[in-house]
Amino acid sequence: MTTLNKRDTIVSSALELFAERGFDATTVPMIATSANVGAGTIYRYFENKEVLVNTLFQEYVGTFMKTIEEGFPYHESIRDQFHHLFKNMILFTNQHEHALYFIRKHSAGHFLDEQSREDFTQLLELFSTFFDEGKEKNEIRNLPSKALIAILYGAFLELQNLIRAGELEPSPELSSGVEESLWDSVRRHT
Amino acid sequence: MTTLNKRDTIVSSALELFAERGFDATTVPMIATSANVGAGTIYRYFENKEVLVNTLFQEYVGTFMKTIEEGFPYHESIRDQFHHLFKNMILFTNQHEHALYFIRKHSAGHFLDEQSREDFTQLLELFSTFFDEGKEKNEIRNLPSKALIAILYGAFLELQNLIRAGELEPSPELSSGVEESLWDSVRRHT
DNA sequence: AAGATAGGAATGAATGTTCATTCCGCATGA
DNA sequence: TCATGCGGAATGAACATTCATTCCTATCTT
Repeated sequence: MTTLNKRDTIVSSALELFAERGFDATTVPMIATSANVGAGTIYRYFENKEVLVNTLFQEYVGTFMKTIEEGFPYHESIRDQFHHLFKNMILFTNQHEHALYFIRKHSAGHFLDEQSREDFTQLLELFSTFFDEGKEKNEIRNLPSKALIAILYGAFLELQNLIRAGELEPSPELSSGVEESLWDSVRRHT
Repeated sequence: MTTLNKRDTIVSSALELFAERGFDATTVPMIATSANVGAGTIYRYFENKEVLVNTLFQEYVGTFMKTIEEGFPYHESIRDQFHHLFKNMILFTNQHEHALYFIRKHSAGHFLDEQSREDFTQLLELFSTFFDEGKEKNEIRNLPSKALIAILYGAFLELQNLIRAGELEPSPELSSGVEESLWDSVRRHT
């Protein structure tokens, strides 16, 4: 591990614990131990546990959105856009092993503040826009975009979870197989 | 509500609260209030909070399995078997609004006992068997069964969640559209 | 039939535990 | 020596669980 400063150590430990056990089952002393800092130190960087989880949430939702928007092929075919989406979802999970799972597990949390909820909505809208355009072009199945997002997002994250748990080995074949499967689930069949 | 006995009132209140907020964020007094009983009464029926959640978990996983196995068309086509699966997943969620979501949210919980984990594994095996047979017959996509389950289960539950949250109106068209989408995600395309 | 009594069921205030948060003394470096 | 960053014991609040007490209902007794 390239020596991180304390804040980043805390963030990274908290992310993993929150992803694994959830916000409510993760205690501040637990985070402190895992990050090799005193419990009090966490409060030098974050006002309280809720601020910590909201900061994490916003940071990672933001990074995820950037990862997806980066180089998005707006003018290519819907299929190519889908490929970009899928590829970058995988890229993001490779760079931040626990982040997507953390986001899903907490995206309806009772502790999320206004900003976090707004950020999450924006993320969903990004996908919505893609599906709406695809439906207009008759390349995407005629289902509510919310439903299409749920299918894509739900399936992808459940898979991610399996991989995180070590129950499924990641491989290029698996990736492309899953991409095909998910594309078939959202595309319009002729 | 056909007057329930106290145990059932407690079970039903706990189910809803656990599904909504999760085990760790749900307090026993909360359950008591929602069930209109004294906090102590809960302990007349369940040894403690963990026993309560494990009882719930096993009860609903068992009912879910029965719902799926009931009248399963072992000798019909894979497509018909899939239809049965899907139809009964919907049936189950209609009969037990919060149950599937509760199961998903808690299926990796740190408080689950051996029995609960075993029951859940059995449930997954039921789906596994179906997919394995379908692959043998070349009707199901060549992906690990675990992955196919994740896709089906993840997508279905994310949708269910949307409906529970009132963000999507259930309707026969939606159901059949989703069934088609999910079938396309797991079937082998020629 | 009315009153008395027993015993199981239910209650919620009291208890001990666990947690988030604070606070004060220590260490490091300028 | 002073200032800054840290640690972890101390604190108070919230929680799960217990238990002394009350309530209810069914069965007796007269």
